[in-house]
Amino acid sequence: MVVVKLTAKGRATRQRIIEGAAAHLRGDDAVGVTLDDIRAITGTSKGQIFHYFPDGKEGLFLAVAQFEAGRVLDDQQPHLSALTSWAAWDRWRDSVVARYRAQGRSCPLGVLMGELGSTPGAQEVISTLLSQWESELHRGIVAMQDSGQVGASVDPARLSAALIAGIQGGVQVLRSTGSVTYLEAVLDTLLDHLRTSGLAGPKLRS
Amino acid sequence: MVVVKLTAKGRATRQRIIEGAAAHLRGDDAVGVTLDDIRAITGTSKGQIFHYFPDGKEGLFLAVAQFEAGRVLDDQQPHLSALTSWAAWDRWRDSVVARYRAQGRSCPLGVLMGELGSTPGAQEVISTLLSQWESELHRGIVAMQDSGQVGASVDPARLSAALIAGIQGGVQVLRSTGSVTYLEAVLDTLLDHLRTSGLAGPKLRS
DNA sequence: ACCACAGTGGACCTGCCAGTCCAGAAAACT
DNA sequence: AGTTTTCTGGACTGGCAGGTCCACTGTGGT
Repeated sequence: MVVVKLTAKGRATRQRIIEGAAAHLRGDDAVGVTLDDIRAITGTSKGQIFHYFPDGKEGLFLAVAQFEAGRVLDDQQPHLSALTSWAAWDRWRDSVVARYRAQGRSCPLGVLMGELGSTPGAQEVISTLLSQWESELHRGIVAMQDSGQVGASVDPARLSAALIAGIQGGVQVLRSTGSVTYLEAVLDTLLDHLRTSGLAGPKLRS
Repeated sequence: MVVVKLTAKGRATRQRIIEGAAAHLRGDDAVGVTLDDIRAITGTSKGQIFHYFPDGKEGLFLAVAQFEAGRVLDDQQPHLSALTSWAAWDRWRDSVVARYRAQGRSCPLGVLMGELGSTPGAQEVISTLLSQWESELHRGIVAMQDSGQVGASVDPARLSAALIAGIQGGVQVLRSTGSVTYLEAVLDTLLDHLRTSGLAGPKLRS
């Protein structure tokens, strides 16, 4: 990560490039974006792009990925950080579904991952996002247990991991099939599990 | 889909190209594969590639995607088509986890999707795979209900959809983080739900 | 034997796209 | 004001990769 000296104007331009690229990534013809596309969209020049992102395409895309990763969690606020009641969980669930329903088949981070391929930094951005996300859910589950609304037999780590995987999969299926029902199905089933598990009597076993 | 006349030798070569490409896709440096890579790996020439795949890269990759999609379901047999006991479900679960644990971070179909981008055919291959997969699981759940091992209150459509989403997500998280625990968590949680839901007494509601 | 057509090899072409370079405008600092 | 640094524009390059072409070699049919 090379540090570049920036004035206020410079910072603004840099941000314009990132957000312009991100906006384009949200569009339909996002696969195979070129630096020239971004240059045209953001009204900049090659010189500027390489001035602000000395590592070129990879550096720029990484910055965009970080920007988008931030949005993912922001879009779930304020629900995500206050999962202390069933109503809150429902609102959170709805906000997730609404966000991805609106996003539809296009998935900025997905495209970015495809574009960045196997660069080390890209996977790190996703890993960080997922682990933050998971820990918020984990905290929510524990809070519900503390207040007695969820039974102690629920494993918060396992369920939060399951939720993360479920959401990721729901979104990916949405990308392939255009249907949000998978995302809803997995979320509702897991939340149903959270509601019922550990409260009923001894489980029946086969 | 242009039909090309093929002799036995021709068919063998065509297949060699597909399987060679598929093998390479399973490797680590699979992102950004070029036709020259495939040419080198399979010991063929540009002429042959375009002879057997007149639509070029896209046609070839589509054929590889179909080939790989077939493997996905095959690898789960014979368990997938006989989900009539808890033992069978467990074996299926284990085969899925084992398959993706072995696959690790590399995911041929994932790379293919990134490479093919937004071509209509690619999404169709995935859609078809997912819907076949889902209908097998659906059948399995219904079978368990018919034999009284699963309660009638379980919605087979919703749970099979949830399983599909969960697996997809588990695999994707595996690609990003290298950890299979997410896949295991979501599978186990959903199967746990299948086991317990609808057998216990009336659910407690908040 | 022949002929038509499938199979094979590889040289070649062409467009694209990341990345370079430099010159000039604008700002910041003294 | 002067100078140093940042900001901006755009022409240019170099290589890569998808795709074309054509000559040559097998192979199967009659």
